[in-house]
Amino acid sequence: MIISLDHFDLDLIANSGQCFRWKKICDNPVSYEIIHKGHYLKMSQLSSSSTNTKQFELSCDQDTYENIWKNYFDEDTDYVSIEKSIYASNDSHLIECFEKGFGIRILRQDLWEMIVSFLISQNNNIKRISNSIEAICKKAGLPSVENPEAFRFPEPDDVDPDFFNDSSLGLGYRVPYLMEIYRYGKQNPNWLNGLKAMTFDEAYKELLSHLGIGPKVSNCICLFGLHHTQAFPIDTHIKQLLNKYYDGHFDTDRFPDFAGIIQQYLFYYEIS
DNA sequence: TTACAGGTCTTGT
DNA sequence: ACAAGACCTGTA
Repeated sequence: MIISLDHFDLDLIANSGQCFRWKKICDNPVSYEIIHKGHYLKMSQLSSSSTNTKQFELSCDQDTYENIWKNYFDEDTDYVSIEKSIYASNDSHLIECFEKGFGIRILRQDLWEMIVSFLISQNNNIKRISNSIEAICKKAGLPSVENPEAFRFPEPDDVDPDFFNDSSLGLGYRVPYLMEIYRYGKQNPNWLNGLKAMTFDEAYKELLSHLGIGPKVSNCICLFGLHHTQAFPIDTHIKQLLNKYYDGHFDTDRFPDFAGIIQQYLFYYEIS
C-alpha cells in the first residue's frame, strides 16, 4: 500500500539514534526493514519532492497499517507547530539543526524494547548496541508474523534471565542489568502498563529505581518508550554541544512539552 | 595502540 | 551531597 507522511524521512530517522533495528536494504529507492511488536515491514521512500509530504510504499495491508504502523509512525504529533516554535525562537544554531534534520520524527516504539535497548546503550557505541540487540533477537529466534526470517524482540516471558549469560551477545558488564530487568518484568506483568499510566515525573523516578537505569537512560526510555516528549536526555554528545553553543546549559522551558524533540534535532546534527 | 562510545555503580570523603 | 575510579568490548 501507498501512504503519505509529512515531516518524515527514513534515512534521518534511521540515523537519529532512536531505533537500533532498522535495516537498510536498498539505496534507490531508500528502503528499510522494520520490526515492531512482532510485525515485519518493508518501507520504501518513493518521492523526495520539495514539499513537506513524501510518499511511501509499505509491504503491509490496510488492517495491519491501521492497527500497528499508524501509531508507530506517530502521525498525530503536530510538527508544523514545532517548526513554528523553532523559527520563533531566534536560536540560529537550533534552526540550522532543524533544517538539516527536517524529517526526523520521534517514533512510538515498544516500551519493553526501549527499556532493554537503552540499558544496553550506556557507555556504548551505536554499532555495538545494534549488534547486541540483533544477536539477542536472533538467539531468541521468535519469528515475526510476516517474515519467519525476521525475529521479534523477546519479551519478559520469552527468555530465561540466564539467556543473557552469553559472551557472544557482546553485552559486557551489562549482563546482570538485563538478567535483573527480565526477571523483574516476568515477576511483575503489570509493570509496563503501570509505567504507561504514570506522568513523566512518576515514570522517570520509577525507572531510576532499577539496576542499570540512571538519569540518562531513564530519560531515553521516557522519551522513546513512553513518548513523554518533554524528556531531555543528556549524553556525552549533548553535553559537548551544550558547551559549544549554549554555555553548557539548555533552557528546556523555552520549548514546553517537546524539549525532547528539540534534543533529537540537536543530537542528530552533532553526530552527523 | 589508545581512546571512545546515547552512563551507572560503588566507594570514599 | 559530591567526586573519583572501575567497568566489557567493538570500532575508529
